[in-house]
Amino acid sequence: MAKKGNRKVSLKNVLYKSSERETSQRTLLLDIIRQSDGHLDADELYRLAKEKNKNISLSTVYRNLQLFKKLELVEERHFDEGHHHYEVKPSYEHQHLICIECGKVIEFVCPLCQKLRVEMGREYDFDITGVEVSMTGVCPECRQRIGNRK
Amino acid sequence: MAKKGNRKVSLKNVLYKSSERETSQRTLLLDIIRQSDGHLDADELYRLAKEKNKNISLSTVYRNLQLFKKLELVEERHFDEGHHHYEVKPSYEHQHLICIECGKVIEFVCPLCQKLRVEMGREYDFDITGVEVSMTGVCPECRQRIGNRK
DNA sequence: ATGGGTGCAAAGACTTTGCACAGTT
DNA sequence: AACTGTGCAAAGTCTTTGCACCCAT
Repeated sequence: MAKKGNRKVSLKNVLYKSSERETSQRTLLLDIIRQSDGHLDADELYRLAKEKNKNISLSTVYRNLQLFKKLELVEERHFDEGHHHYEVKPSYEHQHLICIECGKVIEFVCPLCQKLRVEMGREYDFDITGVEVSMTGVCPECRQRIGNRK
Repeated sequence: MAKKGNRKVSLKNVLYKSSERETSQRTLLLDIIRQSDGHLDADELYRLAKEKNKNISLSTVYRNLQLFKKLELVEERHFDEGHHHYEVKPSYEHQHLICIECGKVIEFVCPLCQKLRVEMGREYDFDITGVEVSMTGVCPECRQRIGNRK
């Protein structure tokens, strides 16, 4: 799968426009999120960030995830665990398929979901602000590895 | 919207088959979940249960929600908040549309989602175990109430 | 210099767990 | 009688907040 062709927004510009300050922590955190395959949770991000800046604190991670979310630089995703995952605001809307055995996450685009969005908005007279689809299942590798159940 | 025509499984039978005991707490909790409009979270369930049994404990609520989930009597849903919601295992698969202003939850059936399930399972060679769609938006009442934003 | 941002520690929200006793089978 | 389920309190996980100091503007 090719790397995503994100045309990155400049963090500096976004922060400037919102009168937020550019700090080394913010730069670092967003870089990590952008370079990752996405779907990081706060703790993973914290661990990765500490490799570059051992003083960074978990609060800073949480605070900036909230900030990035507000600035629409990242999106928060809710898989079926007790915590959240974050990914760069995608240039295209997409959904997730998660392997319940190994945790692998596959992104897919979903034209049907667009259709659904319009249909539901019309049917219930809602202003739809978001559609989140989480499919879970067992990937071919895990199915093979497990083999003899059921 | 008419009341759901659930053909209820007998709690007694399900428990008996799994060698679990029938207690007054379990009966009460499942009754409440079944009589509610669904989408209760643990705390709401706890509060409602206390009206009938003031000694019931929150741990019992959590423990039995896990049990009901395991026995497939209820389903856990993950809206975009920091906690879970529970509803009776529906006789038909459906999805949710949530108003971000007032929290209202609307259920809808989604034939497209079935189609999606089959498509994705085939495309990625996954055994799909679940599809969860959460749409968020603003309901007509809230839109009117808020009126002058944007 | 000013005021927002950070690190640290403490508190909060939600959930799970250990233990002694109560209630089902 | 045996043993699971419950209530209580404590602990656990994930996230937020208060405060003093630091640093970008």
